[in-house]
Amino acid sequence: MEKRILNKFLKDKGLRLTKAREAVFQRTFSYQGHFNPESLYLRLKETGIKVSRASVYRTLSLLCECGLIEKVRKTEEGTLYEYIFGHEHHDHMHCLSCGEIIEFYSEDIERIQEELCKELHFKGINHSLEIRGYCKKCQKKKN
Amino acid sequence: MEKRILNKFLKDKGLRLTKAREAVFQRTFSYQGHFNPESLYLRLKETGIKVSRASVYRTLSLLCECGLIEKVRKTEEGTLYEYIFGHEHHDHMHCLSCGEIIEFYSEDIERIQEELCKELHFKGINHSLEIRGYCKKCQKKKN
DNA sequence: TATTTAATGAGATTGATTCTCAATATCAAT
DNA sequence: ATTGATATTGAGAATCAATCTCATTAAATA
Repeated sequence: MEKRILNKFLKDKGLRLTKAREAVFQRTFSYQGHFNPESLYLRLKETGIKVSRASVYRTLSLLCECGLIEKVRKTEEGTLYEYIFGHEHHDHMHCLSCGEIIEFYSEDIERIQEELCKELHFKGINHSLEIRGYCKKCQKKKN
Repeated sequence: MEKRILNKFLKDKGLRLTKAREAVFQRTFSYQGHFNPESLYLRLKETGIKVSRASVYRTLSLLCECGLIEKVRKTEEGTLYEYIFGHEHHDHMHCLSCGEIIEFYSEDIERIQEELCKELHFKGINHSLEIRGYCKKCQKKKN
């Protein structure tokens, strides 16, 4: 399914489905959640697949364009991406101690945001909400 | 007031109030909203004040540490900061067309977040919510 | 298969940020 | 005000993610 989307996207733009693009695309599935380009590049390398960093970056841009993945945010370790196709929209809690990412979704927050946009005459396209703090485990560790 | 906070912070850490730090601190007030280190550096330069880029970066870190300013997010143009002392917490709408930043605050969203944290056993420290889309003006332009 | 042209990889480049270190400035004690 | 211990500075080097360059290679279609 995802493959078909990528294919159509490429064809429509007159682009080609190459070994490099295929490899990056596939390896993308090896992540549960967030990943950055460098990590993806290294995983490809480990597996013995030769794809240049440049191609990793270039392909990630394409995967964003066709809506399979999305930039989450920029960090000290580079831009974070995540797979979104087939995943419902969600927001994140980010543990400052162990780095864990907890996904959550709130109908109420979505609704209130829409109301706020209407109020302020803003046409909302998407949003990101990140709550930073400490996960259950790390709270215990401290005590 | 802010000056006193900075002073106390420095003294407590055995740091010194230098010309460079004073200058960066002061120039920080020339911004209404968001700013990045390079822009601050240039404004200082324009005014004829000689402070190195290194000192700008170093001082911004200190101002963050003592809670006068805060990192908003990383962008292509570098890290965005904003003054927070004396400003109530708020979130942002970000116009993808003209770049305008609209601040907003919602008691409801704050409350729901607290509830969510409790539910998920997460100790929330702070959060950022950004809604991306198009402001009133830019919506009109399109039509 | 041949032809056209998009895509690739290696390495250079850019841009933000941090680091290094010798020279300088601050501040507490005198 | 002077001194002395040491924090701070600035210039430029170093780092790191990301992008660009360009000669070579490889898709895709006729």
